[in-house]
Amino acid sequence: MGESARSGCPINAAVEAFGDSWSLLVLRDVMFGDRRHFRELLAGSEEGIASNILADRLKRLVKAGLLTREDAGPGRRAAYSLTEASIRLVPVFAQLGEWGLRHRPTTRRLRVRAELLAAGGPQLWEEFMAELRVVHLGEPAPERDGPSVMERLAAAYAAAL
Amino acid sequence: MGESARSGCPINAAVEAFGDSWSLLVLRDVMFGDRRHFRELLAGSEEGIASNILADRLKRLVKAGLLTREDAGPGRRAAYSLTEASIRLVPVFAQLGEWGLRHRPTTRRLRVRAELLAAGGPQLWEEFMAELRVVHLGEPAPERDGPSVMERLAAAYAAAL
DNA sequence: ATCACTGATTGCAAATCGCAAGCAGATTGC
DNA sequence: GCAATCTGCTTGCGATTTGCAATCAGTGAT
Repeated sequence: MGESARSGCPINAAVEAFGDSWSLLVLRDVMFGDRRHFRELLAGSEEGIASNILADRLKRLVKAGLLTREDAGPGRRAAYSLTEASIRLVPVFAQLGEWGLRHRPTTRRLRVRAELLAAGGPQLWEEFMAELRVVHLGEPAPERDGPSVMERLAAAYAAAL
Repeated sequence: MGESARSGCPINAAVEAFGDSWSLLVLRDVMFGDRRHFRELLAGSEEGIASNILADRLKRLVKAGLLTREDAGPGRRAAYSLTEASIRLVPVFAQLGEWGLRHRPTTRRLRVRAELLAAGGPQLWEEFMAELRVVHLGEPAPERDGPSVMERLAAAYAAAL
């Protein structure tokens, strides 16, 4: 029933939370693609996730505290949101993306987000995390002068098409 | 035969390379535990990996270019070494460890390495990567004044027992 | 009433997992 | 010389997980 951790190692804890071939990709699509609903995630997945796997991963991620599910009643779209814990994965995504960028073959179109995060560094990550807290946790939006990180990500993505 | 990538996304590339429940832990033990031989990895694993899984993961990691295997002849211990690609996972390990540290229950003993990496920041990571290149890639050791990162890791680990 | 859309569930074959045992070649101890 | 031990695995096997396709009940719009 209750699953126990294999060890008390922080790396192992992270692996147990999202160390499989789909969890991180689902989180990526919620975080960077702003896909909040089941069918959006299903159809928008670059890698073609199957619906039963998606359903299972969403449940697991909710149980693990990496997503919350806002139910809007039967027959109405439920929305998935990031939590503080998953928002804090931004630096992990940034480092993973930079590694993939440098050590694996990637396509220009799908590379732009990792490139922007790598170039921006920790300061940009913090800015992005603050924006995610506004969208997903309902924090009040602060004043801003320039374009948001989300806007810059969208622009870079559009420019690479 | 040849497996093709599910997509050209850098995050997906990283997930395909080591996104399962054991690969990253094997790399962790080689990197931080300096376990270079099959039976060392088997016996020293905190999480208790099975021998067939270890054999499979070592093969996969070699094929993926994250480990090299130096065969010492039949009946003699083969040694596994990190490659430049896996040495560059140090920042990924640091961020994953820091995340696990903050968002999952961990034990004091197994926490110390992640704590030291998190506290040291990118500068310490670079220093550690340079030391790994000396041990695993045979680069010449530079002059040094203070204790190495490896020594500091070992000392912190010993102090937490 | 018909159609599309909601978030899934079910059936099934194939692959993978994890445990235990076994194996051939080489070294060590006596 | 001979057994015990160590080397890096491999094999068998039952249980679980995966991935694909089809399906489903509930809601809303026409």
